[in-house]
Amino acid sequence: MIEQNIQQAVSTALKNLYGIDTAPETVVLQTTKKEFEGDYTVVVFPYVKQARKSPEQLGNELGAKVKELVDEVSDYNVVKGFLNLSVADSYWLQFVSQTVGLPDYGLKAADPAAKPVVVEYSSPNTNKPLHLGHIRNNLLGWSVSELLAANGANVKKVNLVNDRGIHICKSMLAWLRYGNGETPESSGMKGDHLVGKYYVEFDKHYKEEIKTLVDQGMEEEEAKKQAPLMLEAQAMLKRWEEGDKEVRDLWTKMNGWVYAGFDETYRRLGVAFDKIYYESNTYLLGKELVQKGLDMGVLFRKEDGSVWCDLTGDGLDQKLLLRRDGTSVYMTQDLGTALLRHNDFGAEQLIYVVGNEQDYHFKVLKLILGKLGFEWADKVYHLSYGMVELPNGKMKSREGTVVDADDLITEMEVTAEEMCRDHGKNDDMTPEQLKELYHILALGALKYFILKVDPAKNMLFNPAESIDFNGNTGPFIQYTHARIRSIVRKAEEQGIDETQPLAPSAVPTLTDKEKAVVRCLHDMPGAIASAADNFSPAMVANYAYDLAKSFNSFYQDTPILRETDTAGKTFRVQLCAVVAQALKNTMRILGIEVPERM
RNA sequence: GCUCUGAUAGUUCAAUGGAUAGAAUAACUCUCUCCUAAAGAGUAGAUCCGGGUUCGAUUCCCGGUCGGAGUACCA
Repeated sequence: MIEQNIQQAVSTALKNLYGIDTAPETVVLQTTKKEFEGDYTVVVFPYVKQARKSPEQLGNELGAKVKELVDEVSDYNVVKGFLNLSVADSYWLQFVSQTVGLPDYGLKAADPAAKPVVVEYSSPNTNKPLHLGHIRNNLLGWSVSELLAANGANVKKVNLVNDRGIHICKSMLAWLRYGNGETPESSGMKGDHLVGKYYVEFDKHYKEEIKTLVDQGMEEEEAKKQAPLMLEAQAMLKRWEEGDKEVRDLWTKMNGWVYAGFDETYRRLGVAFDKIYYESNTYLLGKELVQKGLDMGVLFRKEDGSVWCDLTGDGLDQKLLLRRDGTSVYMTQDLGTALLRHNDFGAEQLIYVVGNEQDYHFKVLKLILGKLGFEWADKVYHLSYGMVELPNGKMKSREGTVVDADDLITEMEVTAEEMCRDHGKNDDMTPEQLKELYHILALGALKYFILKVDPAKNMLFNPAESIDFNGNTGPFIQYTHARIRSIVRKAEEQGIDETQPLAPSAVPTLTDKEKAVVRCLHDMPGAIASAADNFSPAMVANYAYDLAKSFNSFYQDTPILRETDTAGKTFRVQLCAVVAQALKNTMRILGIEVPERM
């Protein structure tokens, strides 16, 4: 790679000219800003003192040496302490010629023999349908998995379904009480929505009971515990744990409805899993680890019998691992499932895509795994993402401000259809093709909107303004791709074979716009690698946008098929083909499809 | 209270310690007889406040101000 060659040359030059020792990778190299002449820029300030030269002088001496050492560097100039290096056109031309026709440009092949990287995401509760927050989780999980795979990792996607517990019993109980045997079939309601309706129903009646008790003079805290519905739900949970057939049958039936509903939503979102874990199978795990921890002396038992981990030495609190009745808590289970997953896959790394409200939980989880002696504890990575906020704050199911996932997708599809109708460019497509196109565009807009934001940050979603299709959006990139493909198709009809390499000498000098596009293309592998290092699909989205923007600017004022010089024309078609492929590959990492036309 | 986290144009988002802080959107202009105008070009607009480290700070450190999250023998 040319970047490394330049860094190496700078390092060598520093050594030869001034006796300064620097590792090549520490040389600060950036792409040259467009207002200056050059392609790559070396920042020379760090060496000024040791070299005892002025920044200008140092830059000029380094520039001359680098030009001598690196064939591709054709020229240089120095502005203040910045050494700008120009790369010969022949290098860029050759790069395009060699890249055209490579379907996997920018992506590394995944190694199926490598130890897997296990990514857990989605992890829904089976008592209510998915909402916008889950959408962010699912899109991030899928996309990060694709991103790591694009960097050569052997990725396994897993989902741990939270299918048991008091919250599940609440829906079950409410359905028994108020449901009159309603089913997805009888009501025409999607299964997860139906169950969610009874979860809300429970809450409504529960609140009424609390109010009654408080009116009778009971303290509110006490009323919450004593409300008959709550007591009954707890009794149901106990029967569930005892394996009571009636409760288990109902549980199986209602969870089945929910799974059917989730499958539908996952399908529309385009996400999937290699393995699905169910908490009903894993909730007892972790207890033997607690015993091991006790034996090792890293955990301790209090007088009441509860078991704790003392993390005060790590600047944290004491953490409960077993209740005094011997039952496990969330952390206990997570210790168990981490070990299970590590063993199931022989995993190299465990990644958890979970919201940032769990930051503390995962900090503790890692610490305890380490204390238990698992050397892979530091391979546990919490991909913590921010909340999706509404203009007036958080989503609250009780206040009816939840943005439902299915509704949102449908809404996006309707908007996509309206946009297409307005443009009227697809009147010759069949209804099936149109439906497919609307879906692709709708999901493109939604996914890009979510994924272009740095995962760590909270983001805002305004339901009153529909997600945009213009500007820095998914459809903008999809449109750019469709336009390029149209050109390439026409070029092929004209008999141009863009896959034939060109002799660099046959092509005229690159225009500024051409070079801007080529440079951006050339950056793709680095951009993907750095996005993967940061677990950030947002960096991929930003890269794709830059590329599309740069291409559009080129497209606007450069003739391609109208170009009269044959070699120049072929080169431009090659450039188009490579950009289309690059856009397709980056969008695929985001889980976004790009249409051939729109 | 304690812990963590954030604050950049009117708004939504960018910026491995580097050059004049980038986009999009909203506002105001211009470009379809031309490879898809879902586009391109232009005008105007921002680093919360105060210190410090540095040749250089939106970025790192300290202190404020204002948000958000966590602080359950819930998950």
